[in-house]
Amino acid sequence: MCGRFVYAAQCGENQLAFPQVVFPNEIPLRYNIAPGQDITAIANTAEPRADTFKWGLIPSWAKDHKIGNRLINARGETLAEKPSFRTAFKRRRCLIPATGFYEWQRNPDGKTKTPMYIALKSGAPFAFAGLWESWHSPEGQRIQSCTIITTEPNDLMAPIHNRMPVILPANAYDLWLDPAERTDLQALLSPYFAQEMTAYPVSTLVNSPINDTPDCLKPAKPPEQSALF
DNA sequence: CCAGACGTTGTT
DNA sequence: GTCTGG
DNA sequence: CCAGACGTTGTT
DNA sequence: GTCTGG
Repeated sequence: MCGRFVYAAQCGENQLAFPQVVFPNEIPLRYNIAPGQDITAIANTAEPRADTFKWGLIPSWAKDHKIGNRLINARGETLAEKPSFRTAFKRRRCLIPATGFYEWQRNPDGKTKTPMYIALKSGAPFAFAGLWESWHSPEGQRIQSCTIITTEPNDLMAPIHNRMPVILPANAYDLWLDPAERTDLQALLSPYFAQEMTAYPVSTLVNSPINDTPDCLKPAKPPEQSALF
């Protein structure tokens, strides 16, 4: 799955990576983005424009916004059928700019976990495939929210975790952002090219979302292997 | 007809 | 909102 | 994803 | 254990 990510691009790099998108502001630099927080996404509106969305999709029919806490990911394999996602899959897709993400890999002891940082070898920004919604609270307040789509792991991710977020290749952005209703996009939701990605362990500093600093990206020593043989 | 679910992950 | 189950 | 809370009453 | 909050 994907429960934490990073956006720490160089100034101007986002416009280079997403030339067709309007950025009213630079995307804030973040080193430890957690579910429930406001993130920047590009919705498939007539003019693709970076905007703010709460991470954790709140379906339009929800009575309570808290359901979004559990819908931070959506399985790509079943999007078209799930009541919470199928309409958004047809009509409300988005790109979520990132420069990396974290996954917690279970250690050989079977109990503890080591956080891993995963990014492109190029270090360039990329985009998660996402869905967005606009929810109206009973009090009349509007909340825009979004979710990150997941798929099976590629060869790099398989040892780390049994799911990974969908990273779209740049040549798929226009198709994913087509404002038209469409149902032919499932093929885009596949694992990204493993040979273009890299992964390394980081410290447990990243465990707490309070820590949102460049230190989160520092390589850490891998966990001790079991001496029992 | 109305009531109730609607999701992912990980863990057991 | 829309589908399933009772 | 992980961290942290998880409760009531009465008093200030 | 399970839910909420970040």
